[in-house]
Amino acid sequence: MAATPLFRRIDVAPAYQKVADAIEREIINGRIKPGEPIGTEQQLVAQFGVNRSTVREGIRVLEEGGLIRRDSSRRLQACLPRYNKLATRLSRALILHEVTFRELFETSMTLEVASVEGAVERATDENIAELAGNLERSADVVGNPAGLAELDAEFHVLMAKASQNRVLQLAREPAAQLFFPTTEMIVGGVPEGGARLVEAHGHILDAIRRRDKEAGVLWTRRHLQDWRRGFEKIASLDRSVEHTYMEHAYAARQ
Amino acid sequence: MAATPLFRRIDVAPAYQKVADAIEREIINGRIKPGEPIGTEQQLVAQFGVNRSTVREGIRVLEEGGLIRRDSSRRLQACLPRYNKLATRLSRALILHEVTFRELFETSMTLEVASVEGAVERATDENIAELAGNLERSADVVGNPAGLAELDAEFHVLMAKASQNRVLQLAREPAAQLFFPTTEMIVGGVPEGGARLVEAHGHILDAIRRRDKEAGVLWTRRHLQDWRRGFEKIASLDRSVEHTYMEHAYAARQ
DNA sequence: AAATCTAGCTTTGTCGGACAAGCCGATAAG
DNA sequence: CTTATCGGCTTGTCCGACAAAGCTAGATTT
Repeated sequence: MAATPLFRRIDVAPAYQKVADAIEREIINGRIKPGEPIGTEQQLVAQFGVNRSTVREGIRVLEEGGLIRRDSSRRLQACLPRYNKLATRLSRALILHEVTFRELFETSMTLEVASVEGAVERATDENIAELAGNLERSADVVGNPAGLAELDAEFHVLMAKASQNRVLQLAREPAAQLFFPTTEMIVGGVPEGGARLVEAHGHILDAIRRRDKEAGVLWTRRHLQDWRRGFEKIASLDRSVEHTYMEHAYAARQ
Repeated sequence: MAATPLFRRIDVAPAYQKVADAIEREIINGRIKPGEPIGTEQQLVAQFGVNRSTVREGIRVLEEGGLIRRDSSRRLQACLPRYNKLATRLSRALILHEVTFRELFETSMTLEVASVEGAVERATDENIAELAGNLERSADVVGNPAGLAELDAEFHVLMAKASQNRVLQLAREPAAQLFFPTTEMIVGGVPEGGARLVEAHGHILDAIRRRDKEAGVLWTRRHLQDWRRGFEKIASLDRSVEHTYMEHAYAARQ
């Protein structure tokens, strides 16, 4: 249709962006493997032929993207982006978009059920041991909402891990980071809330052990419905996740 | 337990990081609203009392995180992070973690089914019109794998949008960005593949129109199972998503 | 000879200053 | 009233410099 273009599209990107892109490309396509050094700033200056300030701006971009990090001696190296850090950025985005708890709940229900299904199918002995360890510790702090909330979040992370599906692990993380901090308020506000939570976890773990998918899904749903009922005693599901949430997201960031 | 600490923990973070954190905090907790200007670099230099190079490094961090952007005249302003951009980073991470197509497929199945359920429940007339428009265009290019693949990806984005659940929209995006680029290969490799795809979309849209959740889920599952069968003719599901994929992720980035 | 220490080199984080290019608003010209 | 020009401001980039912290290798001690 269109005539053969005489000129190639002119590439107008700031130099720091080009530096970042160049390094990124090498990492993504595998020419630089995670853990391998990138070189010193001085070397990059020499290779790219730009000023050190420019290189440093490019480096900051990649660092924030999780593609490179500085080791103990502050030298640059490629690395595998941690889900957790990226998920924090997403959680932040969700806050700014003022998503509602209903959206959060609905999506978490979907993803947690998927997690438990995967866990029932594929959990290893080690996964089960981790979950059992978590459950045991939970039983110890059943009267302590803050401690229990933390262990609840961990239980669900371990469940996602047991599903052996890393895409699922990643997908659930942003919602979970916003969802689970509420657990503390809810467990504290409902009598027998802590006991019900631990009981549900127990049934879920049991279902995973017996490879009983139906039971696993059933108890996971009940567990989340409990959360929902508890939440609705405090606030409307249609309330949006607010800025005050930020602190939780921040505490979890490091 | 611990004695009251005499000193507060000393905060040893590089200055550029502190600059980024300070601005980030103002945005996240809402004191600076999306669209509002941050100020010029010179002003930030004055406010923070650090060098412009330092400020600029901090700005790069936030820019990459999607929290601030530069308007037409390159002045800084806060903004709402675009899902799309963040999702690209996650897709990148998934590639580096060498996730398998099986993981991708399983998670996408979960999320697309959830999308269609939401869409059946809550799609507006406008959503339906958009989907119908997409379907019409799809019918026109049924013999063109590349064009059809693009419209397929769009169809699923529209479906997620129709679910009115932004958390779900966000959660499905990273997997989708890696999942749907394969459609082109698959549609091209299977006779009648294009026709089956358009047929499935038609049934899904019809189900959304009739608010028939069961049919919507059924046809979504079939649609994805078609993808799976097509993929397995070409390669094993246990193959990991490779670096060559990068190009697609890149093309979609801007 | 092995372990330790110390001095020097390297690298990063930060600073100050500089300049070209692009955008903006104001002013001058038609 | 529109157009053209002119400064001023801002950004992107560059240069050079320096303190602090890490690393290296030679010098010193046991």
